[in-house]
Amino acid sequence: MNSTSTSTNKFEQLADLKQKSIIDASVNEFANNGFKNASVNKIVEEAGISKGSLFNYFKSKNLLFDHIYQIALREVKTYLAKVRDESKNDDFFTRFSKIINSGIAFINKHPRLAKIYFRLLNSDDSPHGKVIVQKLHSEAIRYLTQFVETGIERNELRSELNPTTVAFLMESTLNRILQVHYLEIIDTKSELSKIDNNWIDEIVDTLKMGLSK
Amino acid sequence: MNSTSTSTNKFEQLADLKQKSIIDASVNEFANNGFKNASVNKIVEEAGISKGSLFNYFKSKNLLFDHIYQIALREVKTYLAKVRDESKNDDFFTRFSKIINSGIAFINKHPRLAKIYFRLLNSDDSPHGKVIVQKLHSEAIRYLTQFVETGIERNELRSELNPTTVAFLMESTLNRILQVHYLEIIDTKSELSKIDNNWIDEIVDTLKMGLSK
DNA sequence: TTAAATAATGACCACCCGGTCATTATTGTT
DNA sequence: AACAATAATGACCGGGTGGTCATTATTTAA
Repeated sequence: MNSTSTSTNKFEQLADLKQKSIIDASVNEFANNGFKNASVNKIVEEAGISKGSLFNYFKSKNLLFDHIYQIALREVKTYLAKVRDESKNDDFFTRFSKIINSGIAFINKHPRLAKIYFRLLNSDDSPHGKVIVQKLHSEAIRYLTQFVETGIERNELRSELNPTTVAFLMESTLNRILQVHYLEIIDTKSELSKIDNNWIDEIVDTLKMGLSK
Repeated sequence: MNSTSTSTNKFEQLADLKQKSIIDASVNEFANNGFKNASVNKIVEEAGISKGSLFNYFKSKNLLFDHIYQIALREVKTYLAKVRDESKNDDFFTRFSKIINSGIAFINKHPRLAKIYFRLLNSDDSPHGKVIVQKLHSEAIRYLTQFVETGIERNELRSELNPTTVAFLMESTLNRILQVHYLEIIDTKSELSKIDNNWIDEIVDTLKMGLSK
């Protein structure tokens, strides 16, 4: 059996290669068209299986999508956990830079998953879309609030700061940077982007030093 | 004739009331379903006209959508121009607060247009979507860069700051605040939201003072 | 009042959708 | 080799799509 309930046991029992080709085709189609506009017919064609088989593995388009986006979220979380653990001994601002760079690396390595992720965040044509978005947002805030609290404890940040407010600012900035980078690499298919290390450092530094005289 | 080329002259020559009902129905349908999933059949039904007539006024669904989103953008720009002019004598941070509040007021007054606006920003199922998004982003940055430069000239901001970087930070924050507010009022149908004046002031103040000790 | 010009209509078109299920092909068991 | 169990198939279903156009209704002009 499977840990999730999105796919039937029949899908898990398939040969790995077949599973991969189905997932690959689905990721492609959902990434390029969102949920509603994605075509099951195109997926089965690209995967090289019959429609009846697909609906034997997944009871509906909805459940197929659930399976796919859970893959995307699992991958994102792996990245975030990794950067959190690997940057334990860095100061707050270095850590923040590393989080941003980790996000950029993720987009470079998994552009199609990133596409699904952003579609999930930003449109409501996906099943459970609203619920997922709110869960993601609050998880992100919680994740970042930890960093802020650690930073305050370590005397790297002003103690008067409201951690939630700072986390909100960080999340806004992170989100926008990744979105800009994502739009750029989706268009140009190149990993070169104006979002380079200098640009990131300048943003983080501006946040660090503040705007006022 | 008309200043834009999205609608035929036939649409402009219609009685105002008829025009309004068509626009109203279209705004509804596009706001609730995005471009591709919006149904022309539903629009003509709600507007109380025949399908043939609609395609006589607008040559395609594409051009109808163009007409609608241009209305949305025009309305947004009116708001932004108003707050820019009305806050000329305020200091930088007060102005930024006012911009945010103006955005919130817009969402409260025109939730359906806001929905179209966010859909435009965040999904690519609309015609010319990518181009529009990039134009909007650079326009926003330009608009905010003006504020920053004025702030530096008036000695309200540190002179070492890179205006574009600050504008980017402002735009990220503004965007996220409005998005959160938008999601809240869409769900609750109430104008009450955790995005109140205190919350906004705290965010602006954090940006102002910076994070470091 | 009548005829010509214009506007409105909705049945119809080809196409695509998600999902079903009787039929066929493959596999496993004796 | 023969049979049963299981897996794969794709024609088919009802329904929806954007768009068209011959027909009908309305307005305008003489």
